[in-house]
Parts: sequence; C-alpha cells; structure tokens
Amino acid sequence: MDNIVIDFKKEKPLYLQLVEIIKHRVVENSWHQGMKIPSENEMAKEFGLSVGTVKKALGVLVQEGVLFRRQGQGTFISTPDFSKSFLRFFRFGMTGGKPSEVPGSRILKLKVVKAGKKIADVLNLAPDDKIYHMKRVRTLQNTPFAVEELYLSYTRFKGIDQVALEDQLLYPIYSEQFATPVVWADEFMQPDISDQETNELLGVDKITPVICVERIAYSYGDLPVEYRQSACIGDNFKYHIVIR
Amino acid sequence: MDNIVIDFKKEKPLYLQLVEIIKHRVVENSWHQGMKIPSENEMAKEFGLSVGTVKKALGVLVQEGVLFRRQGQGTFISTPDFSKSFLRFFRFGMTGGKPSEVPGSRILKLKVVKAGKKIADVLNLAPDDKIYHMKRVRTLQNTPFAVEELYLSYTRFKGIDQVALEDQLLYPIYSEQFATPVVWADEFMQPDISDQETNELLGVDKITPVICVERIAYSYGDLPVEYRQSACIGDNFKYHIVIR
DNA sequence: AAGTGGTCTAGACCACCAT
DNA sequence: TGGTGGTCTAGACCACTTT
Repeated sequence: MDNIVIDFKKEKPLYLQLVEIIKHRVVENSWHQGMKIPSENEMAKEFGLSVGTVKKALGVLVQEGVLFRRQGQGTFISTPDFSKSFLRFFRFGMTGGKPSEVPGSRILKLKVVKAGKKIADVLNLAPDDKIYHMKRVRTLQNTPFAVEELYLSYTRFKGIDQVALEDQLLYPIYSEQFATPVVWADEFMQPDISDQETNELLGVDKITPVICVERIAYSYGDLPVEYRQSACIGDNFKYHIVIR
Repeated sequence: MDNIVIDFKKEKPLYLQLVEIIKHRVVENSWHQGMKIPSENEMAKEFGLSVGTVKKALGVLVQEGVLFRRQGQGTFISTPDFSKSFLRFFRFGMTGGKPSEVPGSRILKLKVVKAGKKIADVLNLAPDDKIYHMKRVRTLQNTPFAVEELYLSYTRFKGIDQVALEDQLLYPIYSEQFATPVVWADEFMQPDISDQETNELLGVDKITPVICVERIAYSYGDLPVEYRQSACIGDNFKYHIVIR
C-alpha cells in the first residue's frame, strides 16, 4: 500500500518521488506539525539517493510551504500561514498595521443539526449526517467587527459543545483536543451591503459595505473539516496584493 | 558603475550575486521582455562559475517570475502575470470562468493637468509636474462594469492623447509606443457602496456594493508609471485565494 | 566536537528542440 | 547532429547550532 521505496526506472524524477513520499508521511500524520524530520544524510541513506537529490526535494517542499529549514538545527514540518487571509486584516490591519490582540468571540448559538445538501457537499458528508452549527460575533477591543457562522462535522468534533469556546481561537482547539490540525484553507471574498440583522449584531445604524468571507479549512489529506461564513464590516477593509 | 563581475570574497553567495546581475540587466533594459538570454554554459564561462551555480541562480529567477525556461530552446525574460489581479476577475470571472473577450473602453476625459500632492507622491513626481488624467468607462458585452481614473506622467507618455485609445488595452501601448513595459504592479482593494454619479455611469438604479481597486503599475527599476483607481460593480465579484 | 543545513564544483547522462 | 535545459552524483568546504 505504502510507496515507501523509490522507483529507479525513471518513470518520474527521483526528487519528485521523494517529495510525494514526504507529503504522504505528513498526510497520514506519522510526521506532524512542528516536528523535526530526519536530516539530509539520513534520508539519502534511507532511500539510496545522493544528498543533492534529497536537497532538491526538500527545496521543493520548502517552496510549497510544507517544510521549513534552519541551518544547524534541522528540517521541520510547517504550520499554515494565514497572513494572506482576508480575515487576517481585522486582526492586524484595522489598528494601523501593528499586530494587535487576539479577537474576542461571543457565542450566540451552538447546536447539532442535519448537514443539508450544501454543507454536506462542502464538508464531504451525507446530507443526513449531523453537524455542529455555531454562530458567533467577533470583536476587537470590545467592538464587534464580524458575524460568523461555522459548520463542523459532528463525528469529528463530538463534544466540542462541552469546551469553553468563548474568546478562544478555534484552530488550536481543533488541533490539540480533536487531533485535527488545519493545514490549508480556501477563501472566497464577496462584497455586499449590510442587512437589518447584521447591522444590529454589529452595532451599525445605516447601510454599510460588508465583506463576506467564506473559508473551507482542510486537514491532512485535503480533508475538509470546517466551513465558515463571515460577514465583516467593510468600512476600513483594504486588501493588498502584488502582481509579478 | 556596472557590477559586471562576481566577487569571490564570499561576502554574498555567488548565485545570489548572479541573480542581482541578471536582474540589473533586465532593469536597464539591455535584456528585454520575451528575449532569449545566454545559455547556462555561456554564462558559466562568462562569469567563471560552475554550471550548477548558474542553474541555481536561474532557478531563483524562474521562481520569482523574472525568467521562464524551455527545455531544448533556452531561457527567456518573462512578461508579468495579471491572473491574480482584482480587475482580472471582470475579464474572466463574470461570465462563468471561461476567458471571455477583451473589455471595451469609452474615454470620457483625457486632459493634461498638474499632478498635485497625492499623485505626485505615488508617481514619484513633483506636485507641479504635468500629468495626463484619463477617465473611462469599461464594458463587457456593451454593459458597463467599471469607472476608471488613470494618471500618467506627461513627459513619459507625451503624445498619448493623439493615440486611438478607445477599446484598446493600455499596457501594450505603453510598451510598444512609449518603450515603457509594465513589469509588476501593486493593487489595493476596498469595498464601498455606490454613489449617484457612479450609479449613472454604470447604469445602476439603487445602492449596490462597489469594489474600489487602486493599482500602481511599475516598469523596470521599480519606476511607477501609472496610477489607476477603478470603481467596479461588486454584484458578482468573488475573489479567491488559497492559504498554505 | 559533532551534526545540521547552505554553497559550490565538475562531471555524467538524459529528454527535448532546432537544423 | 549539436545545443538546450533537466536530473543526478559524489564529493568539498563553510556557517551555524547544540552538546
């Protein structure tokens, strides 16, 4: 089952085969986030490759963000970098660029419901499967900036309604209490204008621009584990990219 | 003046020095877009480096998008890739993902004015310097989707008011008629709600979400050559990123 | 001092493209 | 056929970190 050996028949470059093997080990969680992996020399021996080929494979994985390396220490499994997230703005951009404090959260609702067609599709479940449906308001310095609806697989996160979630970041909880680290995510952003209910929850009194962010968060093996819809106050939202 | 030689004293890795030299040649335009550059072997000889080191330098430049390589043919200077642009969406996203036709443009205004403080700052000019100020409506299938204001250095683009710009893409004109290719760009995106004038120009009759995109386009040597503000109908705008 | 990754070399062989 | 980039090797030496 496990392709633990390199195929020297040249059907595929050796360094790309090694890339696949390493990714596979990360996916099946025998190597986990932050962990140090074997050195170049050890892997060269293990797979019968030259050090140069191993270096090349590791270089690819560093480029892809799967690994990071530190001279004199070793090679490690990365955690995902949310610095490009649309939501990140609210944590770092609103107060003028400096990293500010962790946002607060007030839970409005956390119930077990049936997934339904759309959510089931996104989370790769059956429509009749049970899910957690959470609704919360997020704040910075006690000022609300977003209303979020979250959808989680019931079987995977069974018991999360017993955990204190108020003012907590969720991904460390997924990782530490449910053995489900988030390793990458897809985000979609759409502009809209605020409706009555959102206005009330966000404490706004007239029509304002709103940023709607959808995020699908994935764990190892491209397994979708969380679907999230956020409606954020768009007043000061500004997103930046560089085109090269 | 020209750092045409590699310094072997190890103040900096040799391959990074070569990266700088190649970038410099691109910047000063002695190597231009699309052009084939010397082969690995030639460069190794020219600079007294091993082929491996040249390969590494070229690999970095491919990663950065400065070069692309084709086996059996050679190494070439790239053109920038606007596929991540916020504006690109309107060309490719609105009709359902398939590449649709080039957007049309109706010029509303094209005048020479003084830069003023803000534009001068962005375009690296003096506030009293003259600039072109253009305003145009952009359309897809004869339906307006954006109002754009553009600002261009007068000295660099002198005579552009004599060129037929209606329904033309500007960057090929900058490149071919004014020897000023756009090689990268900075974009900022902000949501807003439509005002009266925008509504009229875009043919909308009530308050709708609007996406405001600012773009600063740069030529070789990080020289800012165009500043552009676009107000786009946000109704169907959806932007996607992957976080790793 | 031992182990790590980072740089660099000089070669070999291959796949691909133009002629 | 000759030139190009793509892969791979087996070393050497260096800079950095930990023990």
